[in-house]
Amino acid sequence: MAATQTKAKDSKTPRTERGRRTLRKLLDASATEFGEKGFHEASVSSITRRAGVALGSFYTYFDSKDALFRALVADMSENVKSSARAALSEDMSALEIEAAALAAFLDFASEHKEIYRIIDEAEFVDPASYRTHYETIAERIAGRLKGGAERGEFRDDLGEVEAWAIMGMNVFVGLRYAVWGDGQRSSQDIAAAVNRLLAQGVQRT
Amino acid sequence: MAATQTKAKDSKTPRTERGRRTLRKLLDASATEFGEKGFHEASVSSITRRAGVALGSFYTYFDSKDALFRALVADMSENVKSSARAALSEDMSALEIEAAALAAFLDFASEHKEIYRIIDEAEFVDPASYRTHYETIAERIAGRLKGGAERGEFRDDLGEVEAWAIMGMNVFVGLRYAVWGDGQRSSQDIAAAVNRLLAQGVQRT
DNA sequence: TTGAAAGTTGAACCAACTTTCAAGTTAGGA
DNA sequence: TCCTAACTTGAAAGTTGGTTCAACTTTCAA
Repeated sequence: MAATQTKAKDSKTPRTERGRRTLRKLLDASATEFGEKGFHEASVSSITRRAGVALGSFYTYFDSKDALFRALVADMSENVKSSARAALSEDMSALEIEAAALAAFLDFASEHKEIYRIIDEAEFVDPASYRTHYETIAERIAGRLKGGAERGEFRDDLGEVEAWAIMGMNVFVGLRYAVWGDGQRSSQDIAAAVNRLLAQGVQRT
Repeated sequence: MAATQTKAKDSKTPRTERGRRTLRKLLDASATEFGEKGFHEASVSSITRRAGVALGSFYTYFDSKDALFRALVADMSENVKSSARAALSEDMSALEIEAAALAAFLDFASEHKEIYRIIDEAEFVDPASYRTHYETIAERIAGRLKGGAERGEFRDDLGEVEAWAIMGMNVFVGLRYAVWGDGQRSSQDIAAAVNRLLAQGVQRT
């Protein structure tokens, strides 16, 4: 859970090792706190308590509760994307790539159930990041669809609509099975079912 | 936008025509307010101002800001479902039913863009309703899939996973095109693209 | 070793809201 | 017409929690 460099190289960036440790503690504590309570129920004092740091120290690192939240959204958003990317490899078929991306996302979401609440709440706290988050992912999916088409594996009329549809499938399946849990079914299992849907559709063949 | 009867037939239920009018004004004003600002930024005093009612009157009808929000979620949730139901008819094929359900949802979402922010915020304000909302819809979709299978139109191994996937497609496509807008593409247009995905999948045939 | 910059601390300030309440007005059945 | 329950009103009480600040401690380069 690395701190993302915010644009400003400002006075808030820690200059010593101790400072970097404190910043990290605050970020980690806030991810948990926001995940558990949501932005508004979360309180700065509870975050600093969790981090084992004095209330006032918070403002050494962040201008406001909002600023912290924004940093966290950027951080999580980046983590989701890179974890998906890491799961893909060149020698997979277009369809296998989709299955692997979903399975990776499901695993990530199981490990970081806070992700949903944090991203979802960004809709209210930081709408621009929320929008950017999903638009970026949709573009990435659209790119993969295009790639699949070029390799002759996918239909070549797949575009933005299909990308958003696929993203929606993944997000909701993640919510249901990775976050809310199920107990039994594995990520592979779920990803395979969704992949079959993607490959063949619903019709009896 | 009818007020849903909350379980309690309590002292809050208006007894006169004037009372019913005021309650309605509050519900409508709050839908707009919550849609614009989200739960926490919305204020009771702003809602009553919008409704043209004194601040204190609010508490004649609702025990709290939370209670109002819960009533609203129940109301919207019901409206989404019934608007989808209304668009379906017996003589459609299973695939046509899915297309019609999505088109109806897209139209509804275009008319009531607040729906997303209100339902999404329920995740934080009233988690139980949030969950119930989506579980109910997923069950309905699962039922349609089962029906389609029985009529020999759909594969007969479609279940909960596929229902959640389809719901996710619909929700995300709705967010992108009905709420955020696009300009050009009609609901039919979008619904048709998604329906093709559902029917055939992504593979080149 | 030393002193200036970096970091820490928590009490207190303050603004923003929700909720209460006591006094007044309106509706509508008898 | 009259009377009471229903409804309305807005000032003020009460709460919550973000943010500030001045005093203090630690770090580290010279």
